[in-house]
Amino acid sequence: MTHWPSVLVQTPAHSQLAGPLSYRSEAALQPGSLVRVPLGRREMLGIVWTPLAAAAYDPDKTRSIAGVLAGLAPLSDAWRQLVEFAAGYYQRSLGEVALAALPPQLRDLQPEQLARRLKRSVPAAAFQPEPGPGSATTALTVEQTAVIEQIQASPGPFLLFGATGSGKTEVYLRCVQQALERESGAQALVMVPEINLTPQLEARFIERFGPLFGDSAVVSLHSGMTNPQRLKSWLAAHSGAARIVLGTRMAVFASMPKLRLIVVDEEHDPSYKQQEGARYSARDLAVYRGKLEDAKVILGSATPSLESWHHSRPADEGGRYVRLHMPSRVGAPTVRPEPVEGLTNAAALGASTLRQAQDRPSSARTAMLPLVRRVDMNHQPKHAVFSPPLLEAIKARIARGEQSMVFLNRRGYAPVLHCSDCDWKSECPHCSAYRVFHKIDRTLRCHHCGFTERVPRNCPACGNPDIRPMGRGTEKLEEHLAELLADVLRPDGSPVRIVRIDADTTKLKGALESQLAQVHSGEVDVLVGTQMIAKGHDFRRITLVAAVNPDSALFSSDFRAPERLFSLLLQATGRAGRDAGISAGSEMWVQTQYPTHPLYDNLKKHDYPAFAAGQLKEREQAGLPPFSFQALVRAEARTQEAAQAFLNAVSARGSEAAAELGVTLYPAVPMSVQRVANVERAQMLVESPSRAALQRFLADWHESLHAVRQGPEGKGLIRWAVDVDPLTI
DNA sequence: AGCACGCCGACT
DNA sequence: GTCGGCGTGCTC
Repeated sequence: MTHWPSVLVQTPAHSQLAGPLSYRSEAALQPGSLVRVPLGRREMLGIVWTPLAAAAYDPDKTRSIAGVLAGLAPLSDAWRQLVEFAAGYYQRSLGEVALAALPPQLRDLQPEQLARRLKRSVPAAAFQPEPGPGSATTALTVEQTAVIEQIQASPGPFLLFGATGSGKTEVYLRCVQQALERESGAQALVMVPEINLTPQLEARFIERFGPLFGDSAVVSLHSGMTNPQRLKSWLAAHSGAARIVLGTRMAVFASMPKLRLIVVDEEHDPSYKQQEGARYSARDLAVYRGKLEDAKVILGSATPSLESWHHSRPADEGGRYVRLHMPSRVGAPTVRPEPVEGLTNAAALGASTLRQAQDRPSSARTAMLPLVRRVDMNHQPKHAVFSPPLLEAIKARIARGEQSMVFLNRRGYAPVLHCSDCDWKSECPHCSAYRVFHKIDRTLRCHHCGFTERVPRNCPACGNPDIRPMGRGTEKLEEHLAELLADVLRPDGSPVRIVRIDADTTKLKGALESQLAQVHSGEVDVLVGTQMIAKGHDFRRITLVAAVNPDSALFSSDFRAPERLFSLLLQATGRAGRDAGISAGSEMWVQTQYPTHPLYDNLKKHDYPAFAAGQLKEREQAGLPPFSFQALVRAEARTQEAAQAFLNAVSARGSEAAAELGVTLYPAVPMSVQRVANVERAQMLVESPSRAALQRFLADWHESLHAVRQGPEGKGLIRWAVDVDPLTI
């Protein structure tokens, strides 16, 4: 009997082949089966999708399926529903989302090759746990115990709001263990924001679960792996052999037949939002997937996203997540004294260090947490990069054999090179941005398009040899600090060692690991870097963290900038003094022109709830997320006019429907970096107080976008894309 | 997106 | 005379 299965293939978003394609097959194929199908001259991987009631395509033109990837269980209903949802919600074609969710190597594997592969990976005999004592587990704190009980007692989803060092990972481990032991074959998915964070997490999970389920029960899934590795992990997850999948945002689509728990660690991290192709939020999809598959979802953070925080307000106020709180750091409940306010000179340092020795009662929240010091830069020498008290504090750390960490969110030597005579600046010829001066290899590099040139000797415009770097990046900071500390010696009499860690020094594979190892071994006294050093890594011997110049985010046009700054700084405070023995003296320094700004005030108190309350109030008054829902339409064209003409045309076509649904269409504007690699970019904001209304509008509008693209207003347009729930606008 | 077909300039 | 530029158009 002839069947007419509909099949998804990887069709680009802009082609007319948006939906499933019809094929012919003599055998009945279950939805979710993987097949090879002909398309044009090529043969490609396809996924059998939901069958249509009637043949939707001319049977004469319908071609036969080329082969079936046998030996693989079909992708589950729940998996396909997740893909359907993601494609609909983020306005992308089903085929694009579905095929992108599979490991790339599966796409170019012939059925025979796959069969050979499956045969080779012998189904592991059911693992026999070691008899006797299980893996050594640490005792739980009262807070951890309470939180784990609450997670058992309620369906969730949960927002685990826990200070850095409060032992969130241990909670994840326990919850994973309970989920896996409660039901045979149950699986857990644990996501982290950065590839860099997966190895240490994997080690910890294997240490804990290896003895219980076998080392091969834990697999990773992220883009840093080779294609064969990814395929192997994916197959293990899909077959159920892997009980625990660790990964970055792509792992949210891992096929897991018996998923019972999803953990999203550092849920506030912007890297959970995909920034190209289908721009999905892995965190939001995780919550949706949990609901679909009846898996518990735990979102964890010390500084939750304001969206998640808002969703975890009390249920009687409309909250949908259960908020769990772990305010204390694990370790001896040493209580630190209230800090001295307004410290501006080095002499006060000694006094405050003494005071710290005397315990006096303090709120439980600030117990054990590093002291935050604000240095009022208005009262420091003009143009000082390191204020004298900060420099003294760093020197004091060096003298005691402790480490310091200094961060500045700008890599390179100087953000721009400038000619004092003719006002020439190091603009990128292809972008509307300045090229950054990198002194180390004497280059001007564009951080947007990558265009790189040797630094000219003389001003290219007027020939003046006096061209100077303006502003500073991590390279210059490192150089400057080396000068300031040139005459300082370590306790053993050797000179101070400074190491810089940023995207430039960690380009080579393994470089980050070796640099981190240097820090851990104690060879390094001062660590200079961008925000990448503030994230995740445990530096046990660092007792001072300094943000040299964080103020710019306070007045950014991006309404999420304060949220990101607060999160970054609080996370940075978490880097200091993770070693309980020395945490008593650890400090976070913030150099600022606005020491009384509420953001720094709340940071000093380690008071995220107060910060969040203030931000949410502002957002509510301004009608911003989470009190409204947004989407962006972005357009790229050779000229700015063409990009805007497209947006204006689609806006005109949508205005009536928008008005009916209560959706606001804003005017088309150039993007903040208007030109990148000689492509002009413009965008248009779409906003509604109702998520459903916005979704409805976008779904209906999609056709107009395609139509305008084909019409005269689409002339000169290179591409367009919709970004639902954008993180930066 | 690929990968075709298709119609005009500098090469063995 | 061909090799090859990338401009439109199609793929169940």
